[in-house]
Amino acid sequence: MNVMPVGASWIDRFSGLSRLEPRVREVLAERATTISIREGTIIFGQGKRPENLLLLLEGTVRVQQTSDTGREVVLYRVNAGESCVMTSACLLAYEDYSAEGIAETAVEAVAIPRSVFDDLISQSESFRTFVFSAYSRRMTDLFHVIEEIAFRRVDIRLAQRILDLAKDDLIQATHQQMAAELGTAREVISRQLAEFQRRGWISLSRGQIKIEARGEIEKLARSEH
Amino acid sequence: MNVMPVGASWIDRFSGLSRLEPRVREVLAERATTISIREGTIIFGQGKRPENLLLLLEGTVRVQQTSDTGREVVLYRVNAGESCVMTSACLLAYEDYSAEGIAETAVEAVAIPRSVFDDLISQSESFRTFVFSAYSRRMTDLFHVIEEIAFRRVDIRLAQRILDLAKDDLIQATHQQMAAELGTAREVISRQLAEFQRRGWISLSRGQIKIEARGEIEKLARSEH
DNA sequence: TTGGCTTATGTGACTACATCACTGTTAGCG
DNA sequence: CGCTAACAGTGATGTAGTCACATAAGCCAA
Repeated sequence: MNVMPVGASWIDRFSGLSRLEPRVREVLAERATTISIREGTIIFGQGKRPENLLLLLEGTVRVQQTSDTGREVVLYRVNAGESCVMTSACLLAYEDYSAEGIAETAVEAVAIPRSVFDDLISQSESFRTFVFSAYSRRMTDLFHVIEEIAFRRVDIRLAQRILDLAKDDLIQATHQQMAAELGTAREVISRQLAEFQRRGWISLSRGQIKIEARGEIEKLARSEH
Repeated sequence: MNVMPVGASWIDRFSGLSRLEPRVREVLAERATTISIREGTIIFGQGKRPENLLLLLEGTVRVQQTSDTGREVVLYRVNAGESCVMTSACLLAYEDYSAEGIAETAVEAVAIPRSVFDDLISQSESFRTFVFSAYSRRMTDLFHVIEEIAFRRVDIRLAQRILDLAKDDLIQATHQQMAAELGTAREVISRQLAEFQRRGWISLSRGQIKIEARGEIEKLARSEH
């Protein structure tokens, strides 16, 4: 993780921080550093405690859970402009939890060390709001995950996820990875994708999914039940 | 909600607050009030924002999610000695979320108004730790819920829940309510309970479940897969 | 006490999803 | 070029969720 000092400008990339007190901005600009994280790096999880709160400038972090039986579910993603509050939870953690955060792409982030985090929390009302809002948001994300897994059909969820993950109508992912996105089994995904392909909505090849009829997929994704 | 002033003694009931700075203890003792909440009261949810952070002295709060299709899942319970951080998330909330908190029994709680909460967070390191630990703990709870719903069999989860909920080997709950505990359908629970009864593990009557062979239920609850 | 109402529970038939145990296929590499 | 992983397809079977009802149990009021 390559470390270098940082100017103040990045603060403006976080909507929640824009109203930060000038005094506090200075502290942040001075004491935080930007770091680069390589794709695939495990940021937290498996007892690996981070020493910093991360604010993402570039890239995405995938937060997922691996059960003891080896199955995985993707919980949410942290995108540029958002903070990775799970790491801040770690900073003061109640206990080890089973989730892990992985740099899904190369990541540029501002790292706020624990001591600075603590100072900011105590000194800045708007920083507090920023942090608590981030928590609140992640909790909401988890509620959605629970609702989806418990109550929604996998074909609908798969359609949604295909739309979410596609870049230029293309997804680079194995069926196994798609299964982890939804917390289901690989075979289930293989069969669903085969059905989508049969309908002409997508075309499949090893390790990738290409959207052929976005409209149809959107129609399914929007459908209720 | 009956309101009255409170002495300092309740602070000792919260392990996370025991090391609170004396100065902060005073603030808390002075500015917080205890409230009584009747069984069944909706504490937060459905746009109902609480104005206070609650620390439970007595009773339990059930936090659950109701999907738009009317199905429910119990997410976790807040017990005496714990804080209801969802309400504090509300205090500074990012957005409305779909979860709601219900007083499952009569509840006695210390209510910390938003302004006091803010002061405490900014002034007390140990109060911060208390709050963030509570958040962290709830997140962990949600991870468990996700893991269970996604990967564990319902018979095993039902066995666990029966043991959790039983008081003197008795549960007062309808099959519908048990289904909500696990986020599944009423029929599924009816059939599973019928099977447990057939095996002589429980006996059923309208609105209640009586444990007859705790050992057997524990054996199932502990089993892996 | 007897209907009549509401809520709770039982049940069969069917669909969806998960699991198991495989087979076949493709890409990469020595 | 042939081997080896990793990836993908598939049938059989078990578990869970859905739908459409039938029954039953408690409760109140006539």
